Amino acid sequence: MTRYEKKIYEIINSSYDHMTAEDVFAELKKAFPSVSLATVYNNLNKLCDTGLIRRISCGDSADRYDRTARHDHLVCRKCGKLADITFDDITQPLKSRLGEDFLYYDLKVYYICPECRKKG
Amino acid sequence: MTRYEKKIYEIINSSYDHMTAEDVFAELKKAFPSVSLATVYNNLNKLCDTGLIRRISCGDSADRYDRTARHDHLVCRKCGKLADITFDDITQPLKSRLGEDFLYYDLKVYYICPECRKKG
DNA sequence: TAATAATATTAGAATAATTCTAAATTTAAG
DNA sequence: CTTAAATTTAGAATTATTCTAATATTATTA
Repeated sequence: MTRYEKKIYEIINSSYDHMTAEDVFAELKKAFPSVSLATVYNNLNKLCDTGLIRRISCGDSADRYDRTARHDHLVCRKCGKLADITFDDITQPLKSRLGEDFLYYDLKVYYICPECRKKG
Repeated sequence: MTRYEKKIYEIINSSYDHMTAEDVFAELKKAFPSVSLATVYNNLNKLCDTGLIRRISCGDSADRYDRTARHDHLVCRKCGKLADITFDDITQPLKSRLGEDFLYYDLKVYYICPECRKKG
């Protein structure tokens, strides 16, 4: 692991935000002012490939990156905002169906967030 | 519903592929040769907003569109290919936790597909 | 009908996220 | 050290999608 890869991993894993590549770039610059955006993308891709972080694609904007510690996501269908939530772990039924090929799962639950609910 | 919206809805709902906007465009052109790509995007967005179809964002390429009939997805983490699968419906626990704000959920299960497994 | 308003479509420009390229730098290995 | 391999870099290129503003279609009402 290079210093950049390591630091990016730390940034993602110590954050409860759902950071975009630009967010990570801004954060990484604090430690390494001369780092380039391409390096951020390179390392985010590498970390996703090795399964150390995960990508959350929501369609309407830039991809976000998240720690892998088991949790699910709420997505507001009005404003698109993401929130963490943890539902019961459903690994077992998936694993028993897919066997060793199973890696992990990603559960997004769509809802109307409190703010949007208020606005009507 | 306009003729385009209606036809796009039909295309998505009668397909078991996971079509991109370009795929839909190509298909729609068979019925309406002069239609434009912007119309496809407009109507795909409208159909997603009203919940008549759903968007599947996988991060590494263009968004895909899918019928809403209850089913889940397998995603190969090597090649990214999508496949349909249906696991037990977990609506109830989600609904009992979120109440009326709950809309629907989207479950992606990551695995290594048979082809990539073969290649090693 | 005809007139008006509202909505949808269009082509192409604009934008934004991400990847690519090829050179330069850093790290690792012999 | 020297060489090879991997990483980083800046900026160009690509790609998906949205935006714009003009045109066409559809719906509404007189």
